[in-house]
Amino acid sequence: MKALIEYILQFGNLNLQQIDLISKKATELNLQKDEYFSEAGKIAQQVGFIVEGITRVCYYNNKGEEITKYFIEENNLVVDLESFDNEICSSAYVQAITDCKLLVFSKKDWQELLNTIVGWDLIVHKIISKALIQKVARRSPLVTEDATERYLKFLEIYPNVVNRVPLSYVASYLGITQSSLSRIRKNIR
Amino acid sequence: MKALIEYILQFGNLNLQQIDLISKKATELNLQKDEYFSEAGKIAQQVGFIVEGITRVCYYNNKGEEITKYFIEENNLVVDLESFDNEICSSAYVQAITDCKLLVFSKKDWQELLNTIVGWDLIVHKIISKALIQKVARRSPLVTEDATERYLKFLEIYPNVVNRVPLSYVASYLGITQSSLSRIRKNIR
DNA sequence: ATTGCTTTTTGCCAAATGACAAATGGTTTC
DNA sequence: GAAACCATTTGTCATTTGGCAAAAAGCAAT
Repeated sequence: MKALIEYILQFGNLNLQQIDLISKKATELNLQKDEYFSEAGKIAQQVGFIVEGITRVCYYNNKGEEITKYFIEENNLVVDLESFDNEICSSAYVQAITDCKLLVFSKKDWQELLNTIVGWDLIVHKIISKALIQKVARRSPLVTEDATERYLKFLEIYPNVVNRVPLSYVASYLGITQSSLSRIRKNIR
Repeated sequence: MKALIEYILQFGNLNLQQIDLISKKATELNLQKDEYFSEAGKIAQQVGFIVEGITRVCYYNNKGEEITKYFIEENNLVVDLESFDNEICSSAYVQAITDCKLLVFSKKDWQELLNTIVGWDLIVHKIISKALIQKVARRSPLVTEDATERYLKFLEIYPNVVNRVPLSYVASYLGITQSSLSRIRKNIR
């Protein structure tokens, strides 16, 4: 819980009462490896904060291939934003790729916090904006680089991910085949 | 000006007085083809709304190649967000790639609007969030597709751009060489 | 240690893309 | 119209990557 509070306070100030209110709404959720936090075809119902573990967002393209859109590590919010905000069916899965410990807020509680805590909406907006800008910044450069450089960038961006997730997820994140990634690894050594 | 107002009102309601206030702050700016709206190494000082024309955001990678990050068409806001918000030097150029007519707000006026109009910050946040989500949605799929499919996706996303900008910009947006793009075009016909 | 299962690596060949240079086409200027 | 200047297309060859299948390595259960 401490990690969540610290994370939030980076984006704005709250008094003790407000922090207490937020803490009370959070419930712990444990996900085992491969379990879903939210699923395609359903409407996202909760906001989570990853205390421990790694998740990924993935979807299936028109050839049925599974594509990893990005990874989400410890101390980050995880929420299928479009689905949650607009109450539309999601097109992506959010999946635990290691055992995970999360703190989650139900949609109802989240709304209540927004209505109760003055300035909470601004903090949330800041958090979301930062995450989105980060996503763009991480994803854009990948398009124009060759596979080896994409892998090197991946290592920079996610230094703590590579040894904890299957090679196939990394390959689909980079848009290359498993074999290619394997070869790239060999060449880099 | 009408287009700007309509655009804004998609994201929230404003009364006539507020709309008038916004209108008064906007000044017209004409950019010729190839002129910059904002530049790398400088701090973005204005928010713009494209009335006519197409702009692009581009940067130079570590090999000195010019990379087009994305295109911005008519009826969209154009602002180097990170630079403008955080007052840090930008790493990218925003360039007119056709003659452009913009409505611009100086940083000072923009701040004043935020302080004066209740609810304006929420509207701005919504606009920004939507634009960022769109950027992620457009950029992500490009990584995992081959060059032909990336080009087809580009045509879907920017149906009005392809005939108005140089092939080289499109190629650098797609992360391929000009020759490859030329060949892809030939094959598609 | 053996077995069965999954993940990763490798080999082989085909297809896609890059690099570079030359040819073509279009536009502007005189 | 000719010349100069671009942007685009095409040709050739080298390199990268994909597709597929087999081999090797890692891991868990017995």
